[in-house]
Amino acid sequence: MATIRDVARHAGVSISTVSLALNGTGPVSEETRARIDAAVAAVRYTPNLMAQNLKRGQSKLVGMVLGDAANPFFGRLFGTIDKQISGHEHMLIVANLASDPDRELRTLTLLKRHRVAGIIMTPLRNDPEFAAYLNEIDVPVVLVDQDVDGTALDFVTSDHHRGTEMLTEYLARLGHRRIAYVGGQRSMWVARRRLEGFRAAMAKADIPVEPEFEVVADYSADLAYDNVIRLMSAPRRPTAILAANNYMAIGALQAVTDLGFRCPDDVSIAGIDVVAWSSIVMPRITTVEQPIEDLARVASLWMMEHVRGEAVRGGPRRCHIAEPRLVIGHSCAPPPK
Amino acid sequence: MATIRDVARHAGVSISTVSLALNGTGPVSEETRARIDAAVAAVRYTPNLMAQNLKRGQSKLVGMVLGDAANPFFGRLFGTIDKQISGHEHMLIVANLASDPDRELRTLTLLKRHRVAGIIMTPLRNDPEFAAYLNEIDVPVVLVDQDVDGTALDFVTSDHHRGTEMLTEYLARLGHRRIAYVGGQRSMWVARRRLEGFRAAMAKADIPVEPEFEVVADYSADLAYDNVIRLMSAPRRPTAILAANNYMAIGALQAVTDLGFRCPDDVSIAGIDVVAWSSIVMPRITTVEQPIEDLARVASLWMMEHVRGEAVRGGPRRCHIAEPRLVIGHSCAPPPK
DNA sequence: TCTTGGTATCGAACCGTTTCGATTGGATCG
DNA sequence: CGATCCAATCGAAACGGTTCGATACCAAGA
Repeated sequence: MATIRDVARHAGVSISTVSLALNGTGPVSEETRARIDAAVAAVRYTPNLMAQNLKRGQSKLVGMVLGDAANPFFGRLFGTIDKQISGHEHMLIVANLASDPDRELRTLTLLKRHRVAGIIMTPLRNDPEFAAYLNEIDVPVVLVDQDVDGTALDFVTSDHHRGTEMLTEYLARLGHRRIAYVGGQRSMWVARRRLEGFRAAMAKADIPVEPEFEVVADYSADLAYDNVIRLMSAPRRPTAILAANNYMAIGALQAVTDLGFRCPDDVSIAGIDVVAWSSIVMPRITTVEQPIEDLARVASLWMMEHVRGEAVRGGPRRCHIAEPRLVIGHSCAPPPK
Repeated sequence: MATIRDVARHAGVSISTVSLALNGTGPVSEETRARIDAAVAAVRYTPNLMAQNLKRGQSKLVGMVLGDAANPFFGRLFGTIDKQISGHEHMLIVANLASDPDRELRTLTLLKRHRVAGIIMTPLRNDPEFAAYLNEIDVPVVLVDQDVDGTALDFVTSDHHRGTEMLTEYLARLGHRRIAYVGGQRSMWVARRRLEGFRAAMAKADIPVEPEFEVVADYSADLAYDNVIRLMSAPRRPTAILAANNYMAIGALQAVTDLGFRCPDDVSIAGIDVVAWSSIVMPRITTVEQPIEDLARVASLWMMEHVRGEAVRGGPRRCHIAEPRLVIGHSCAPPPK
């Protein structure tokens, strides 16, 4: 592949002149500039960004770590962030954790070796060892969706607490009192926040939480399915089910349908984050939507500030907490008498 | 950030010895190796991959160009490819075209500047100018899903022709004769193949194709919605609708539902590529599934062969055409009497 | 005529690595 | 005991760029 040297030879000028001309970083006569442009075209020169970055001591690469690429939530998040970042020369180098927290550290180290200018990530782990690693990393990091306790990194999320609260309030207003909650692993920050929102709303509505109605299904459709089969087969069964993510909502819907119940006539179902293009299908599931575009916009904005050196690392922590939006579908109704 | 020089100084050896030791590429005494390891830990050394790549004249970066990151098809494709590629040191640098063909050339050029070792892409454009560009690019390319006429690049896809054929045969077997086809832009390779499969199956079943039943909806749910509203409002309406992708299938389902028809009692709906996690929802749409994991596996395998220099560019063209799988749901039934 | 100053161009050092061709010192061998 | 050989280590030259401090030239001012 052609190098700057080839261009220089072909144009009959020195290497430095070519560099000066191409970057517009020094005075070059009109005539020389024309000869250089011609040479560039003739030898098909494409500047080597690795060499440029090495010399300049900076990088045009931004790392992005996704919790689970197969989940449409992450697809839309990535798409929007990419639109903002992949501008002039910057590009995104993306890694997928596939929901496996063990890959997290290795992935971050690999990104460091690639000398990325910054990292946007949706973390899975939330433990002191991981927090310590993040505190020592010398690359700007913006966390999205989930927090890591004990760090002071920029953080963009939606109000998960408020999200389940809104859905719970809605179900309570419809008259439900036996509301089951299908949640994620308690060790995850987001799962805890969502559970707390549920409990807060239940308390406010003065409904006692029944412990057997609070189940953990690890954000998996299959586990949610099994749990809901169990819940709905018990003599005293819930009249409404609140699932803490899209997969579990669909698993729950599948379970009640397979048992011969109709939704919403026999049982109401609501879910967090059931993204638009699946909720078109019947029955449209009542959900709270995270404003993904908004999250992505703020995350990439802050990242670019870091990359351009405008934001200081170690300054006060920046948090952006977006308000989720209640989208009422056809999956909820007053409880059967 | 610490460089190899810092390690050398700290360990009291020369730079070359450190390099030799770290890469295991020369004899180093046990004792020196220990001192170097200690130094690496002490100064927190992380090798600079940009510098390594520059020197070695290779790159650990593989480019990936996605047609539309928000579509779960691409999310799963990316996730699986990432799992195969992101091995030891390789990583994926991903760009999203957001269905905009104008970004395609610019994106490829940017990847070239980053000196990626190869590019896996799902192309949007399919015209001579684009083919010419691809023929001149000096980076190994593997095409996925869609072909570009006039190139001889490695190509991995599923049998789109066979896919619509299977669905059409299935509808014909159920007794349908008024089958509407909602397809994508004819300029796209995949859209043409799918349309041909439909026509072939219709001919084989000896059903005349009615031109007004072949509509174009650009792979968009909204356009499909509008078209199906029109089709189903006409005096002579189809008894079955075949949608050529997931978005359009959902748009079609939405349209018939909004008009008060029931699916499958009043009208059958089948769609290509309605991915698993949305098809759980009721009614489960009958579909042909692309074996995404298989496509991803072959694509990354071939790419790694190129990266490792095992595959020759300019050799005979390699094609992998996977068989789609018919998944029968609850959205199709014999036509009303 | 001798500075001064600005414009266009160039040479060389450097970014962080790898790698090739020395150099050194001890062990082995005839 | 001198010639060989091998293991361990090092110095220096790249890789493809950027950038700083020359240098050469020419016009303007004293």
